[in-house]
Amino acid sequence: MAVLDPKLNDKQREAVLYLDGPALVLAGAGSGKTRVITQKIAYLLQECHYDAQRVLALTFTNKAAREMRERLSSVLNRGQMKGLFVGTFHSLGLRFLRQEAEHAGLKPRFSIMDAHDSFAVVQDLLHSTDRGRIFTAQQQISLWKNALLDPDRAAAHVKTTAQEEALRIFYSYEATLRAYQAVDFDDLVRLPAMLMRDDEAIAARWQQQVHYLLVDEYQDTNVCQYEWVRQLVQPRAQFTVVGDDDQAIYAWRGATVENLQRLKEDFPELRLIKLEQNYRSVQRILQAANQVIKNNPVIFGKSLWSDLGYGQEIHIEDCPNERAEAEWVCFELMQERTMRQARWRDFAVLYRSNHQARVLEQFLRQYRIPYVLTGGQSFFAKAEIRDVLAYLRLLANTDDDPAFIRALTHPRKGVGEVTLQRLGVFASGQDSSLWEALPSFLLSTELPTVQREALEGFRNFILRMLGEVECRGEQAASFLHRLVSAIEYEHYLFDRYDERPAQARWQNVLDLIEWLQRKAVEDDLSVLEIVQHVSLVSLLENNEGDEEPDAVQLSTLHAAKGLEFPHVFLVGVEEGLLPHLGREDEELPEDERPALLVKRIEEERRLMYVGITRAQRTLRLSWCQRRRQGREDVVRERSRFVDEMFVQEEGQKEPEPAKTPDDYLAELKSLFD
DNA sequence: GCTGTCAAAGTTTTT
DNA sequence: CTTTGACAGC
Repeated sequence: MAVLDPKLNDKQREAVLYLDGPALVLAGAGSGKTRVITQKIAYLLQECHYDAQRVLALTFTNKAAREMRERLSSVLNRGQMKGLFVGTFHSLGLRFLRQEAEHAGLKPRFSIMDAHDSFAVVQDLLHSTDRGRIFTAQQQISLWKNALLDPDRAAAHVKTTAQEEALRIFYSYEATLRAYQAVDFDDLVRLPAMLMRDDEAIAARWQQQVHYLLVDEYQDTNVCQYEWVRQLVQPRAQFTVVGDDDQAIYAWRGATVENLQRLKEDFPELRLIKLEQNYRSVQRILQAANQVIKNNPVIFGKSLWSDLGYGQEIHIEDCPNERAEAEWVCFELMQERTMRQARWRDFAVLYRSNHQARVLEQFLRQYRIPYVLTGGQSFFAKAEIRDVLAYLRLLANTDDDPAFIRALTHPRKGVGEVTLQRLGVFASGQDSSLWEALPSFLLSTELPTVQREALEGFRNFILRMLGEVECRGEQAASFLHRLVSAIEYEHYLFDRYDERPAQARWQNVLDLIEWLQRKAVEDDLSVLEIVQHVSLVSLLENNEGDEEPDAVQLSTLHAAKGLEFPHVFLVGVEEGLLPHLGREDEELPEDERPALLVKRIEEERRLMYVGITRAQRTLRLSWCQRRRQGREDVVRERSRFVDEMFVQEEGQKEPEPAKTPDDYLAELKSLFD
């Protein structure tokens, strides 16, 4: 068998070859899970002659999908991979809804509302500017949707006044999206799941397409995603899900580890395969990880082991403040790189929340250490990008009121709050979108000349663009350039911002055009067809051709899942940050609070576990005694997880470590101290 | 009525 | 540093 990697261990091999029914692969950190999935896909296609179009692999992040495709392309040739779907739940959902739009009550060119957009919708419905309130309501609605609850069902779960408020606008939120001919991120999974559940013909059509399904990071699925998976694999029940309950870190967005148990109930013949050999980390690191995770309740017992040397001591640095911490990281990086003759890319600095990256960046720049920031704010969240995209969204779907408003007001055209308000009232009286209502609004309403002309001009401009927008391929770029120059966007940017920021923003717009153009040529799509994808992707992740620069990786713990690095810094290991314990729900009944707190801590502990297990050879932790929070310095304590790491159990003695190169290096290093 | 200026605030994690 | 909201000037 040419295809099968001889390096697979027995368990991995079993996971790859098992095709007699559904399989759950419990893959501990670093146990070669990605290899198993890619090998299995290769095996299905090459040896079992599955039609590539009938094999689907689902991931949670674009990054994971990309990585899997890359790994696959080293085993399979282009032809073999043709038609194979490797992508996120959301991108499959988009594909599904495109095809079934009609059945979902959507036109083919429906819009996708990202978090920003739906925030604005909620803000509108709440008649509030209190960001906290809006955020809470939006999040709550999202949780309900992910749990497959409609407003009626959700009502039974309401406990706090915040939830009451969310429920109040839940109906109208849904109605508003439908009126815009738009779906939000949650709908991309929820609507397919519901359509398949409720419509036999649709279900049959898709089930026919799925002869084998693989799901990565299964522990992070939510109720919707599970329901959809369950529908997709009927009636064959030919699938493999891979996951690790100790790495479930997305409960806050509706993921439930219970999906692991449900799987066993729904598919009693489920084959359980545990991968327990870790190929990533030295024993000392693995041991620390195990010590920490031991404090969580066990679902499936796993005991990870590795036969890679014992490793060097895990260092804990306590720093006076976050600037000192960042500086310490820089010193260590410079020193270690020289000592070990390592590359920058062998190092990662991991942290709990994005804002921690700020100080780090500042110091890394100061010391001229190259770095790359993974995750963080999406390229597509930038104001200038959203402005340009608003035009494209409006051209794709003229019912998209948020896009209409944004396009009309960025850049400003002399139409402001009041006129917009009047148009809005007029449109809702007619039960139509702003665009649709515009002509009769202009006919029937008294307006100052400036506003009237501005609206007419805008309408004519959009009409003209609608005539040209169908261009595809090569023409895309010239169309886009015409668009941005017609709205004088460059001028607008340089008017609004200082020279340098304006230049940067304009460059972003040019990058966007180039990106759209490339997409248009590669996939032979019209610009409008690409617009839907845009909110699901981030530009950074699409530089597939670019080779990674040699740079230190900065990443949140969440974004680091699935990655590994020879040397890891885990910074900000403090109470309040890791574990992060946001505000308490003041309103929750007294008796429910402690249980919730425990759950939260457990998830934070898994996050710590994920962080520790990213490290292959060395791990360094740091924490700050004081940290600037907002405008005040606050005193911090070392994280409880640090204590958990080093607790020695009664009677357990330090294992006799075999010396590794790292140990020798450490000794050598101590001579210099 | 619209728009630009100024001050204040700041989402834990992501599709 | 960036984005948002309030306010004053055109």
